[in-house]
Amino acid sequence: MDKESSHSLNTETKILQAAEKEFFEKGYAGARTASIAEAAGVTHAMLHYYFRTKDKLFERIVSEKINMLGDIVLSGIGDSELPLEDRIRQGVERHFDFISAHRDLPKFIVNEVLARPEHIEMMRQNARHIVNSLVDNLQREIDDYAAQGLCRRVDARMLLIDIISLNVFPFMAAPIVSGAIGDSYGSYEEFLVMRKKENLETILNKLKIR
Amino acid sequence: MDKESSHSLNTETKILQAAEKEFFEKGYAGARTASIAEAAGVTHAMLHYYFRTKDKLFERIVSEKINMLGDIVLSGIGDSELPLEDRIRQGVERHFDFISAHRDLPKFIVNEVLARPEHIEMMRQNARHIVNSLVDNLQREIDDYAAQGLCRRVDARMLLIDIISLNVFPFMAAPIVSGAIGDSYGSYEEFLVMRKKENLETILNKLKIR
DNA sequence: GATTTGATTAACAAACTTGTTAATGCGAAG
DNA sequence: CTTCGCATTAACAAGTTTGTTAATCAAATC
Repeated sequence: MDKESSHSLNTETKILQAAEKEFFEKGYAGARTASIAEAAGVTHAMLHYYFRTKDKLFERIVSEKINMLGDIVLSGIGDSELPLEDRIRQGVERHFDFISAHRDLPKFIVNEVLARPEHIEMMRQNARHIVNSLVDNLQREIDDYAAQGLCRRVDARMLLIDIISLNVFPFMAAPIVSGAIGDSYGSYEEFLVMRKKENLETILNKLKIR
Repeated sequence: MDKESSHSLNTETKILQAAEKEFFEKGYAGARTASIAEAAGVTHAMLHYYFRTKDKLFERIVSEKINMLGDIVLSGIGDSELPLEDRIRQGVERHFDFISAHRDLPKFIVNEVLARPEHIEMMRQNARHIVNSLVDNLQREIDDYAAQGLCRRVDARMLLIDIISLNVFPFMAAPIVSGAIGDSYGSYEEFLVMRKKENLETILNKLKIR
């Protein structure tokens, strides 16, 4: 049982939780403050009391999610003391698992965050240094391996985009993928397990680590 | 110069064009019928005169776009008389070029189509047979090659998802990708040219055609 | 026990959005 | 020339949505 089921939380938290759900499901334009208040089990005046406007409430959720993205990038390409192959494996798997644990996040980011220039700028400032150092680091290691003939010389930035592309898509397109694929692979969850392995293999194959 | 700039088209067409733009940019919930009418240069009563409701106008756009998807799947995995490698190459490139020519389509499909069960069903019925025969066909060919030791035995359905994932993502995430990558690869358009090659290579590498 | 302070409610108001309608224009058919 | 039918317009109506406010409640403080 949850430590706190939603009715025992304070009003502000209840509104935040309900708002996140509503904004994720319907987007900013489709979300209704009255609907959020109802889901939170409070009058809709409370929503304005705590957050003034729909917009400020939305911004609150957006900042929180943008910060989450920082985290995943950090844990992104695994522990730096591992050999390249293990590190890539760990990075890909962690990334896949993170998306899997937050399945509606990519859609939210693409739809609601990337559509607003201020938010893009926020994201960029939040992730720029982390991503840059991660890429530089990874590129150096790949180049080392490649110089010894142990792997192909691939562009680290491209590799990162490969990983994100492969991991994110099955979740964003879940409604079609799950239906179109259901009969061949059993349940969607079973498919995801296979897909995770598949993505890892695709990436390692591209590197051709020997 | 365009054969017909928008003011010379008939009212119905002008509304349809403005509606597509509005729905693509803002989604169903965010779109305003008055805004569509204004962009089309007609009174907003005309919109209701021709299409009755916002919903019916939206459905019109959605059907059109779902049909476009059928086309791309058809041209998807190239001419069947080509050898496997060339066929895959042609398929991947055509797919990439199609998405490139309709950059906002993936977002629209994910946000506005996949969010509605009726539309998912529409898409499925539209594409099911085409996709199935394409996959069966491709799988047979891959298995042939693999039996002769000419390539790895990969799952055709997974390969298809790989291709779509890799090709679609750079466009859906364009706002971050273009910014985060700009300095390393020149313009975003230059990046796309490289990305297309990269994706093809990733796919062919996975197949390891010899 | 009275008072103060923050939380909560119900009612309301303003703005916006979709959709309708009655009147008008205008070209083609008779 | 008139009439008929379709296209178009302006005005309006109903419903929805966000946000405010004045009154009330409850708990802590004096």
